[in-house]
Formats: sequence, C-alpha cells, structure tokens
Amino acid sequence: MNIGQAAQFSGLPSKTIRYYESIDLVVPDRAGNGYRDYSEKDVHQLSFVQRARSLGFSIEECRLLLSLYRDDQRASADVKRLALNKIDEIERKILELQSLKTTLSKLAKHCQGNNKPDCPIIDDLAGSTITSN
Amino acid sequence: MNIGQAAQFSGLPSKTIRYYESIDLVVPDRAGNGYRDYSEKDVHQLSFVQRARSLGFSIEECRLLLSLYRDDQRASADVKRLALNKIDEIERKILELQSLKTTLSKLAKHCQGNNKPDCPIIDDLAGSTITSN
DNA sequence: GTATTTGTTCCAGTTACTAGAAGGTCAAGG
DNA sequence: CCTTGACCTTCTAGTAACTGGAACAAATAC
Repeated sequence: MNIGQAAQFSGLPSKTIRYYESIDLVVPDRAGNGYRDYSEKDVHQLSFVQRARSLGFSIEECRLLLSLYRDDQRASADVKRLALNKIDEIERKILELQSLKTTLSKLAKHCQGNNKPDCPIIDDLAGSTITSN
Repeated sequence: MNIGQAAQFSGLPSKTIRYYESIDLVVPDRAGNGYRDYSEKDVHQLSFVQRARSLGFSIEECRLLLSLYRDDQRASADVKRLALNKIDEIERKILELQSLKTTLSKLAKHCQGNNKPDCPIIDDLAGSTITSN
C-alpha cells in the first residue's frame, strides 16, 4: 500500500513515516513508479513504533525494541529491563517536575498579582530569598 | 569581568553564555582586546536566566521575564500570569508522565522477565491487548 | 621565552520531527 | 485527449537549547 494508507493504519503522519525510513527504522519496498510500498508487516512495525514512542521510548530505544520484536528468540528479560529503566526515568522526571511546581507555586502565592511593580517572583529569580512559605 | 568569571558567578557554562549572547538574551560590552566584558548587572541577568531556566521557563519566556525584570514599572500581575501558566503546564506534564508510568508498570508486571521469548510488553506494543491489570 | 590557560570565531551535531518548494503520477470527469 | 486534484517524490531548512571541536589569538605563569 501507499504511504497515505500506511499513515492511516499506523496513526503516524506521512512525513514522520518518511523520516523513519530515512533513519532506517522501517524501510518499505518500492513500487514500479517509485512510490513506497508498505506491507502489512511494515504497517505493524510502524504502529509498534507509534505506540512505543507514545509510551516515552526514544527512537533509539524503539530501534532496539523493534529488533527484539523481530527476533522470535528474544528473552523477555531484555524487554523488561528496558521497560523498568524507562519507568525509573519517568519517575525521576515526575519528581523533578513536582519540585518545580512546588517552588513556582510558593512564589506565585506570595505574589499579589496586581498592577504594582513589587513582585516576589522576579525577586526570587533575581536572587533574593523568600523567607516564609 | 571575562566570560570565565561570569560563568562561575552565574553557574552557566561559557558556551551557554556565548549562546545567550548570540540570541541577544544577555549582551555584554567588549573590552579592548575583543574579550567579552561582563558587568555585575550582566552577571545578575545571567543568574536570573539560569534560575528561570532551572524552573522550567523556555528561553523565550526568559526573554520576557528579563524584560519585566529590567522594567521597574512592570505590574506583578504580568509575572504572576506567566508563573501560573507554567504551573499548569507542569501539572499537565506530570499527569501525562504518571499515566505513562502506570501503563508501563502494568506491562512490566505481566512480563516474567526470564529467558523465554514470551513477552507481554512486546505483545502490547505490537497491538495485542492486555486483559486484566 | 615558552607553556598553559583562557579567550575568540565558526561549523557541525544533537532529538524527532515539521514545513515548504518544486515537481512526478494517477484516477476521474468532460 | 486534456485537465484537475489528490497523492506521491526529493530536497532543503527550521525548530529548542545547547554542546563539542577545530583553529587561532591573548593573557598569564614560570
């Protein structure tokens, strides 16, 4: 099938699918007219990547996952390790964001938000310290 | 002072400071020998940006915050609005990450992680559905 | 007087696409 | 047969926010 169909089935924009080919992630055959010709297998792999990306895996991780996907003999431990690492990574990001949020909320709470120039947020950014919470 | 000193005081790498100049964020004077010459005010602004970046503000937001910082007549409401928007943004990211984590944890829990090829994580990525939690 | 550090510029690479231009192909309608 | 429009092709460049490295100049240390 053509790239447009592959795009519909996989849920990825054609542009992205072409990009994935350019980095050798999923490479289709070519039809006689030069058009990309996606097999069902190709489309499955595109969907696979789409899902993995939406779960936060990087392209390089997707490449690895794809090779495991293609390998009937893979050990599930290999895949599980990737998943667990990703979970750790996500947890770290969450903690970081929560700490950002706490700090910003504290600053915003102290800011009157009126039309006067006095602003604790700017003061904090400028290096002053906030005394109470 | 030279860029190295400015880097120490602001906590930013020299490379980054040069980059900030290249995008007209903080532009120092030049000394006779062509070296960048940072004033205290410049260094304060660099520190300001460093802190704002670490709080998750984008460069363009930093540019705006800097202009508010430089403007003695700004209204604190302007700054507060930025901060509140950023808090919302952070909250959305946290929710998204938590949902990713939940999904991945669920998948990992179902994966034995042994040397057998049977792997629910791959199955899910490939489009199969998981039935229980 | 040389060696080392610190500074300069400029170019390229990173991540994962996305936009747009210029042009080829194909199916349908008149 | 021709045109129209949808779809396809390639290529270049832009995004965000730096980071690394090369090649060379200036300042400092011994």
